[in-house]
Amino acid sequence: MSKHSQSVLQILNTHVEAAFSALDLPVEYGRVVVAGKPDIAPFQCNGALAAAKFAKKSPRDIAQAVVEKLENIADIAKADIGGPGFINLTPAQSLVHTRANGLAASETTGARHAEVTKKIIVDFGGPNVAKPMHVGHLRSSVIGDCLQRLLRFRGHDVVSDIHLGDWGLQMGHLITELKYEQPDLIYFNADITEGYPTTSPVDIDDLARLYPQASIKAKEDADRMVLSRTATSELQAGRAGYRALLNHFIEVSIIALKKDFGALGVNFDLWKGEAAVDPLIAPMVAKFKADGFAEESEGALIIRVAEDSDKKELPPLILISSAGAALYATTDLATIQDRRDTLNPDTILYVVDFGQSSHFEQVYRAAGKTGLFPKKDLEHIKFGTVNGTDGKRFRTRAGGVMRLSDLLSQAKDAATKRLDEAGLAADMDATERAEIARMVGLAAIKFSDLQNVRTTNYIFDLERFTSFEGKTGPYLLYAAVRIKSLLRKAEKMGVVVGEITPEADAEKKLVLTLDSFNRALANAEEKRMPHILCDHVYSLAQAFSKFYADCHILAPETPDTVKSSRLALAALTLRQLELGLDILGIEAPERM
RNA sequence: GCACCCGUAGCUCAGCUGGAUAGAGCGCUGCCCUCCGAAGGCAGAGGUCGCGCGUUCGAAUCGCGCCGGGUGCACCA
Repeated sequence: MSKHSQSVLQILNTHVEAAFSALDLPVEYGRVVVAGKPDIAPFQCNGALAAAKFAKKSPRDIAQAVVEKLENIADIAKADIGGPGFINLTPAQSLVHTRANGLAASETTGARHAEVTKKIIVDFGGPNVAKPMHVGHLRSSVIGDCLQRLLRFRGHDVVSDIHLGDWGLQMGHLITELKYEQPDLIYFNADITEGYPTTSPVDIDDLARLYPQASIKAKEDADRMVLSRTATSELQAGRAGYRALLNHFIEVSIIALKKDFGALGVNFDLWKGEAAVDPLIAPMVAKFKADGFAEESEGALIIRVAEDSDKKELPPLILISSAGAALYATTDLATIQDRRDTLNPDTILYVVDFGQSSHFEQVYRAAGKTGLFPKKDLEHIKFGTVNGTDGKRFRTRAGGVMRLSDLLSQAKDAATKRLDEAGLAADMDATERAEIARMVGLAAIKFSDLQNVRTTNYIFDLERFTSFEGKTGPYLLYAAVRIKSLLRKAEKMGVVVGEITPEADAEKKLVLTLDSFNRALANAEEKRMPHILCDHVYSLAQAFSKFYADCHILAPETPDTVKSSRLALAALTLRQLELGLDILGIEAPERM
């Protein structure tokens, strides 16, 4: 990597490591980090404290020696010692200056590809065919979408798959419940095996009604459950009428889901489901048996996945139920095989709530044990449950489940209200206003979800979703739109961008914030944590707001070269802001 | 019962491969639009980092034990 494309932190890091090395201290002690106390200096190195024991010297003596080594380095304006031996580092003005213009010259505002790029599948652990999308689907959609965007941006070859839930007991529920309502449909006549209608006998609302009906009945009535189980097995065995129904169910579901995901701005490369791997199941199971991995137990066919090191023995993975049906884990294994053979990925990510941790542990162990796929390359990207304001989990059967589409329209309404209150978008026609309200509402929802640490539970609070002040999506859009407005004004005034010469404190801080973009991206990728990117984008907007308040850009008293410099800084900020938002899956309007 | 996750300001949350006076946002108090968009900026009040013990020069961060909450624990997905 050329010095030109290195961040200020990397350059300081190189110097400090060299200083440690020159003093015969291990280079890892020379690591430079963003300072915890930015009032003193933007960067610091804590290695002198850690190296004290190693070198059998006092931390301050080591820090003093390091600081002396750094004295004549042009990139460092100041290196001094604080507290018990912290080395505080202030980069040279020239370094910040050079880096600012380097960032401005960069297509990606300083972001780089990952050092090693891979082929990665992102599995969204998709919604079930039987159920409409509700708030519970928000997280996997929004987090999964952010990850696919982030990984692509980092140079990986990503294939996203919705992985529809279209194969288990739920299909048996739907079939039997439909039969109960409309017994005369041709699909239920076992003597007929072809010539089914091309149009579906049900729509998505029917499915949304039939499934809970059947599910409730089956829970209370064992005989009713047997009907669903039997239908499931018959479907899987290939009963033609049921297969035809399945295809209808999938078709109407996909149409509805495409609408919901379209509204969310989430796209998938593949719309495959569990049903798609049905033909692979029998041979796969046969092979597991032949290889001695699968065994009979209590009437079911299982793979034992317990390990000696387990603190708590993990139950076996059930491949084929005692009723003869393939289960969730079975289709997941078959899907891994399918992906391995058709896409040959390095890694598969499963964006699914943490409640299914042990299921995935079972599947991953089975995949590793049977030689299907290396366990270490299967990652469960778990996220917390969606809770109500009472802290209890949002449950389907609790009643009053909010549909995703309702949530989106409520967010849009709230955004419209806010636009009115703030007197924004007053001069626009109804169409443009509606479009802006849509973007603002969506930004509010997505950002409030993504900014949480993925793995913790999530409190679903509509008030919070639609609050547009502080650390929110709309604040970020506001920051972006304000810059766009500024650029338009500058163009009218004939001010053009020029070399960036950061002078004011707010300008330097903005440059250093811009410079941390690549670190945030790399860190977010490594941890698969979107909130790290959220934090960066928010810090950027904050740093810009401060700069905007402190440094007048187009004011008459601002000298022309300063105007051009600040305008360039604003333009650079906008590019990075929009890039960051885009990776989060958030779209900014031109004005609002 | 066992396993995993969580417990940080009134509220919602960052920080957790140990490092200085623990940070944001909301809410609260007070300032700032004759100055590029105030959904903004500035300042302030507000914290035994669940509790205890231990490791360490140094612990919100690591270890152990409690307490409190969530989730899961063989044929649903």
